[in-house]
Amino acid sequence: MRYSRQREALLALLRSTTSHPDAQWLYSSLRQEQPNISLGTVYRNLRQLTDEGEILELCYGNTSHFDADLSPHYHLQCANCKRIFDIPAENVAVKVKADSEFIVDGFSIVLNGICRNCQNVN
Amino acid sequence: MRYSRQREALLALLRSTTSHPDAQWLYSSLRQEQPNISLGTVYRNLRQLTDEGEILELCYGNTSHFDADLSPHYHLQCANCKRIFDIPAENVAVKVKADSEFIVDGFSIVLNGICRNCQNVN
DNA sequence: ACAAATAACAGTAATCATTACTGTTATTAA
DNA sequence: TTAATAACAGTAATGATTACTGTTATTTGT
Repeated sequence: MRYSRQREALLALLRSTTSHPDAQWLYSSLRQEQPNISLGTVYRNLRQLTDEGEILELCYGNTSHFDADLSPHYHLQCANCKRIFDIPAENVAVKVKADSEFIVDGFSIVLNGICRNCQNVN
Repeated sequence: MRYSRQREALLALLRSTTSHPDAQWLYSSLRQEQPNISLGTVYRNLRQLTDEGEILELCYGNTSHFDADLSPHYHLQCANCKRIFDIPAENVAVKVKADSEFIVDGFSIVLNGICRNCQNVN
């Protein structure tokens, strides 16, 4: 992967926020510094950085959001404003409920891996 | 919510499978019985049934998938074939790893609820 | 430094999932 | 049975994402 000014700016921007932005937000924000940057470039670099494991892609509400925080943590999404909040891995669920910062009414777990069938195929 | 033949067929179809289909799959499948059913009808009813809590919407890979199984369970998604498998709530993670049905290399948790800010607004 | 090879780019067109709209049909309650 | 209207089929519109094309910038070898 060659160096590019655009990817550098994108990664720096994503590392500077905890708001889990989507491609459009990143694009709009980057244009203020680099007025010619293209939306396709944002998408391409988000894909590359995700593939390289430098950032994480979160699929909430039918659009992808991105997170440069690679430390072990999970996410809380507000049912009303749809914003995504971080919680460190060690105090999931119970503590969150207890301190009433966030009224939790449900959660979902997705485990990622390779199913038995695909273990043989590859 | 009035009765409709289309919604009844949709719900029956979704209850008959464990494959977590998306709107297109459901639409194609329903057309074999009801050749005039519309894709918009499928989407509208999926939304209504989700809102009523009769089915669950799963957002994996930028398209929505649906699940009529309301019992407590989580999901495993294969990184290769992208299929989604069920696991009952009581044997998440550790047991799944142990029996090697599925090689788990990561997982994500999303907690749903209302953030502190929105607790006051509403 | 220089130049050839090519990854990455900007700009735009195309695709795909989902939603909105419009005139018609079917369910329901009086 | 009928009036009110929820739900429908069919189609157009939207929004996120990807693909394409000709140009620019990074890199590697000289």
